[in-house]
Amino acid sequence: MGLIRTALFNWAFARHNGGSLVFRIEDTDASRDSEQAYQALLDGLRWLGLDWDEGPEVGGAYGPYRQSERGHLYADIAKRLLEAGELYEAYSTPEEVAERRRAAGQDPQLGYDNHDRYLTEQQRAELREQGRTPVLRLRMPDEDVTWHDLVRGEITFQAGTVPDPVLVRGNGDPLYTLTNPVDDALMDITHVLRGEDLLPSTPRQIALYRALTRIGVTTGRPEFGHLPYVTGEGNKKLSKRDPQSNLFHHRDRGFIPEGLLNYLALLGWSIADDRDVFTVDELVQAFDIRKVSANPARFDVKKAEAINATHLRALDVADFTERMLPYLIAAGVLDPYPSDSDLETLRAIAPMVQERVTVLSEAGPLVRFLFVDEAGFEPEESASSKALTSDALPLLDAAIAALEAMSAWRTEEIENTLKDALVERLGWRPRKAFTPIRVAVTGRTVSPPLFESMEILGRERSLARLRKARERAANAAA
RNA sequence: GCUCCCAUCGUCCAGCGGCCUAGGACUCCGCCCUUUCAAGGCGGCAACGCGGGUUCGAAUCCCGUUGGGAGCACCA
Repeated sequence: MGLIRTALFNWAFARHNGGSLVFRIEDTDASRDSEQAYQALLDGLRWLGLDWDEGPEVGGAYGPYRQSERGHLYADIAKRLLEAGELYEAYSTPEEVAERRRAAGQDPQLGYDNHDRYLTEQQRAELREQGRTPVLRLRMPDEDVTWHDLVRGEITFQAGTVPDPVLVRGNGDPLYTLTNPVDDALMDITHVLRGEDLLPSTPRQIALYRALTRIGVTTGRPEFGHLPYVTGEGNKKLSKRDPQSNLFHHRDRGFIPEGLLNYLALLGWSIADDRDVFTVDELVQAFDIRKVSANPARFDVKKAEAINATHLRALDVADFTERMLPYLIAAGVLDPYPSDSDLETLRAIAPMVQERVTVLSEAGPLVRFLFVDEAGFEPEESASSKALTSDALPLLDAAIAALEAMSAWRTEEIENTLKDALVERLGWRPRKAFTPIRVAVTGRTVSPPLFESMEILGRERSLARLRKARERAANAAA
């Protein structure tokens, strides 16, 4: 979810500023994992309706390049950096580094000690003769590294706290530490909005940009903005490389893109202090990266649903009906190819469903009673055991008699007839009187409005269900 | 351990020195409306982690502290 939100903010930023937009998941190994993560990201963005301008080949930005011309380009740039003294050959093994740290009474976790910076040509030759192949490390600057982060303001890493990073492996393979800034430079990336986990690697990237600038590969560097995490329950990071599992889980529950987008944007950003429902256009219109909060935000399903619900209600009914359809099919309420009459029924009930659901998957249980065939209809046990008792017998009798005598089967008449028969004549409180009727007709204690439901269900089916319920109540009495 | 980030109701956001006896939203709880459930309306519970400064005045600035998080590979 964090990845998706990062993508959303990138998108909103680019659209707001009229710039072009590139998403990258970076992986020099082009592993299956990264390919899947990348595909999942793109699929998610497509579903959300977020477009982008261009992107690297599927499979990560760097894997393919290594085997192609781009690989030579990295090698060439590395060579030039080496010749300029920005990089140096380092022969120390991790074991040797740790050993030196320990010998100096330091914590080995401090990492590389920049030891090979000071090797003489003579020493290097000797190490080479031992058959060692050097990695290439970047010489970090001796002064503090400071930048103005788009979301966090000024951030400073003290000189000497970031060890010289490896940019090229012993076997000549370029590492992410090299390829990322080089690609940004070559793609003319102006703004980098990414997760805060990349924050600690920013100083060395900035150092590299400076070196690249000095050797004339690029001028300047992008602006950085490090977005906070989205957490789940507890305070742990939510879904690292797998946006799909979460995003599509929410989609399957019946979030609509408008709702999820709105909620996600709200996580760490607000459009105004008195409003939290807005459209995607409004988001783009108002988006300001500098107003994004630096605190980690917890994904609150309840609030997400509430936002989704208001977007659901804002849909026009035809649109809502169409979007609800796949969920009803998935729930087995409707056939994959519903009949015209079923569709007509659905259109009739849709407005009442629309203001009752927070996610689309809730629609199924609400409308199921309209689509089951009569023989298969059976009220839910939990509802009927409470409502269809012997007490309900006189009520059901009166209702059936009154409804049978009715001429026009319309909501208003049904309401008047039942009120007259049950409330006026039998003296039941409305609240009590209509529960058994509701359970008899819809099978549940919670349903769309009763009289409308009965009209849509039709006279015969409604009466048949009431008679069936009466039987049950009679049995309960016996 | 080292470095860096973060710190306002349970949650998200507002607040960028006086408008704050801290505002909105979600959740929760009442009440109204009501044939159920919703929706809608009204109301309520609930927070500036702590300690020092700076200032006439601090939620807002500074320092410290505590707490949380992340990163520390010849991964990305």
